[in-house]
Amino acid sequence: MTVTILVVEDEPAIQELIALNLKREGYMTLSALSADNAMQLINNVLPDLVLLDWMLPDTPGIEFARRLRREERTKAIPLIMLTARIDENDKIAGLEAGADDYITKPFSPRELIARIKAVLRRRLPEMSDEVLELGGLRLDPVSHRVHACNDGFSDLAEINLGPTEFRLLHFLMAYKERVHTREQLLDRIWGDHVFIEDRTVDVHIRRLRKILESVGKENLVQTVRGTGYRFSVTPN
Amino acid sequence: MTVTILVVEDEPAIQELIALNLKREGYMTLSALSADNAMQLINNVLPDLVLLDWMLPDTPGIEFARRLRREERTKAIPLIMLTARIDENDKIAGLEAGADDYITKPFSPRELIARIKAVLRRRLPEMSDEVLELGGLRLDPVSHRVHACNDGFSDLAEINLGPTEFRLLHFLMAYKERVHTREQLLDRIWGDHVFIEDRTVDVHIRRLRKILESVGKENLVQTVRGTGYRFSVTPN
DNA sequence: AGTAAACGTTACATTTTTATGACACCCTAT
DNA sequence: ATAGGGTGTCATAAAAATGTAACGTTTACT
Repeated sequence: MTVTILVVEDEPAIQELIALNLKREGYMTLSALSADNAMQLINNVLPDLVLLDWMLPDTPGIEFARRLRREERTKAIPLIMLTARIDENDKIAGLEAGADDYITKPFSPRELIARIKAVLRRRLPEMSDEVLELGGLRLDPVSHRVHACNDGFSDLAEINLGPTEFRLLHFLMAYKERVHTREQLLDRIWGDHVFIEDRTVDVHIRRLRKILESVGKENLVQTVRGTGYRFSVTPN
Repeated sequence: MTVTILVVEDEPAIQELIALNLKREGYMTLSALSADNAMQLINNVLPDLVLLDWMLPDTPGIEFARRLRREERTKAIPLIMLTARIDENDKIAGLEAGADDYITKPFSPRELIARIKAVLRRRLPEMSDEVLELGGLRLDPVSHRVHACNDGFSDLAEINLGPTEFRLLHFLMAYKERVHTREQLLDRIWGDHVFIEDRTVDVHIRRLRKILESVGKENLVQTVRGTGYRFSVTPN
């Protein structure tokens, strides 16, 4: 899945450098040179993660972070702060303002990438490109493939899913053993504020189940009556 | 593919020594005794990698590194810094400026070569001159040739590819079993920020497939609907 | 048991995404 | 100049995926 990262950094050179390194890793990037700039951008495209320079010209980084956290639409976005100071107070203030992690400048590209991956793994598991193995299924986001390890070891049947079914399964597996309402699924799999019927989720669940049944994997996608759906390893 | 390495080093003796070692490994070398000198050279020939001395007479190495990173044409070039100091701060500053690696003097030719290869492998696997053998194909970047080893050993049919198809296949094979979006392919095969339609990728994929089919190699280049393309040995 | 709400299933029209062939342009070597 | 291969773009065909509505089943509760 393509992760979009917003970089809020006023120094063009560093901005470029960061963007370059992110692209090399396969992330999409959005660039903002100021907090205001960033806010405008966010109105159009909702990024999956924000890299925020602590020291910005107009608004201090922390102020921007607070604003992000205040609004419903943006308050769940993972946030990593970039700071030149090693001041313990700043670190605390940053984390208090809702930062998921922080990096002190100067930092190496490798460290940057490592921290981003760590935050994604924690906050947005469905975007972290990790292979998921659960309930006899093996989903690899990188090669975009799903296999069924039929109760043991021998045959690994390949499972062919359509784009939406793939994302759906990916999401459900990433957040296993949790119920998701149809609305939540629409929001997070289809995207922000799509105008789609709730019942459509049922249909895609059906399609997913059908394919899973065809390789003998039943009861993995479970209905929670009155609420929604859940991926679970225990039968029901 | 011949890798061209630019060596920016003011001391002629070391310059010579490095160039000699690189040549022995089969790299092409460009020499610059100063940053200005290097900039001029780069205007004519774009190197695939830059070896940069930290202490230069006119411009400090780090300044040159920043300049490299700032310009569109040069910002993706892998960069290795040579430094005499063992100061950790320098190391960090260098990495921040976009260096991929650094070597502290004095260093052995072997270490130098090893680091260059490591950086190339990481940054430009499709340039690392390694022969790739996958799915009954044998691609040799050095001789710029592709052969089809038809399911065994006997006949090695030579495959004739156009430049773009060759690079495309090379890239796909270098990153096998991974899905690539059309954008990623454009970025890494055509070059950063080229103004080319996404759909053009389809056409080149088509041309590549056509040629592969003609030697009985089908299903190696696979479509991942909704995402992009993938080179894979397993049928699909 | 009866009933309404929630969920499952199917069919289908539409939209979206890819595949493919044709074509014009641009180099390069003759 | 000119032939020829290589490229990018476009139009159109073909395939696949998607959202909805309609109808069948199950479930919870009276």
